[in-house]
Amino acid sequence: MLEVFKKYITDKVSISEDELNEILSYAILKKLRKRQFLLQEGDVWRYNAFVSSGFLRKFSVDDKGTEHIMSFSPENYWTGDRESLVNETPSKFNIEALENSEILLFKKEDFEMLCRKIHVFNNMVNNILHRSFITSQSRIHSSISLSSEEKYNNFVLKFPSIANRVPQHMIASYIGISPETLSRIRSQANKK
Amino acid sequence: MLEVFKKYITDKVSISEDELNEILSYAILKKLRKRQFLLQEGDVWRYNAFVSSGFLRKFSVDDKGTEHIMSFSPENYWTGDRESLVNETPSKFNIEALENSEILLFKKEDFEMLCRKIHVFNNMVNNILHRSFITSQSRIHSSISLSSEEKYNNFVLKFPSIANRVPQHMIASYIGISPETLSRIRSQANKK
DNA sequence: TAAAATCATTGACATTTATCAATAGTTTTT
DNA sequence: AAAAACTATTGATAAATGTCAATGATTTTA
Repeated sequence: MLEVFKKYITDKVSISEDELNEILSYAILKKLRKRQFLLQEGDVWRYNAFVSSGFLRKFSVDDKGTEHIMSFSPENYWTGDRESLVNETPSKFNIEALENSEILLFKKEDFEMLCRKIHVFNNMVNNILHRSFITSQSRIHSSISLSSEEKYNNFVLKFPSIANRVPQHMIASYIGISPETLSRIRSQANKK
Repeated sequence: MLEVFKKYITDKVSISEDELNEILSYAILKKLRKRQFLLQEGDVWRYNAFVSSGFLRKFSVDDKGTEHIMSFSPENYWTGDRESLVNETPSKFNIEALENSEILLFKKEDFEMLCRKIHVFNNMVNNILHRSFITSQSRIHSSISLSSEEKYNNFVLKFPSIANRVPQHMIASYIGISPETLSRIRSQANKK
């Protein structure tokens, strides 16, 4: 739905109707059913992707077949693989719809052109990047300084709506512990 | 040294002499001797800081007194606490000179003004932010998917010059393991 | 509606890691 | 030059976490 994206932008910056429509004119609408992949490991990622509805996850799979979840992307969030996008190298990650989803894709070149051309759009994009960076720093700090139990509590505190939306083992994967350990942490905490 | 910063910028973007001098005119030179602090936990961080010489680390201290190193910043890198800067909240972190260092400080307002005014400077800054984000994503991926040994090998591989410049226990702190464990990992690896 | 898949839990056990303490080598400070 | 501080290592032990397997509940699929 283009309306969702329109609202997303106008909530963040003041922009003319013309500019807004120009941006929208480059959006490629993609519908994904649950379990479908937006990106597969080994492919080069060439877009900026806005989730207008649904829910996605980005994850890698290691030698042992264990999945490691890098991010969850609900509606009104972006997803993609910036490393692959910038370097044009094969991605290490998969992006999969956990629910039926609607995505707006912007080709790299189109997106960059829009950033150059529409100043407020560029500002918005950089602001988002800025906030994403701060968020990722916080995740790093958690990962090196907290116990597993603290990581879990922190996750639920910071992302309650995501915690309610995904199976427990995916939270475990996101914070970097085994599903069994998370299960035990929770049952321990309940006893208190 | 302003020359270092000049070279840093001109290596990255083409910029007029006038614009370059305007940027430089806002730089506040700060010299730090080894062990001196650029930022102390609890203070609000209000700058963008460019390291023109020397070497800094950013770290937190937890309840038990254990330090957790968020970043190392050698010459030609930036440091600071973006979360504190953006939200104007007390920082959780300390920034300390590990060697005698020279820092260029730009007040938040000046830096933002320069970004608005000098287009190529803004582009450069956003590029750096972009790369920093990609780097931090990579660190997150390591933290959730690699074993301690792999984290260490990965660190040395990616940051050989830093690995040679800091005591081993600081690498342990950066990757989120105890110094004893890192020592044992290394001695195990030597046996092979 | 029956079968299959997914999910969370639990037990048993192995492995990894942290903690505490002691030591010795090195570097820094006085 | 001596003292102090820092650093890396090692041993002993405890704690945390992972792995494998089984179970039952729930959800999804056919």
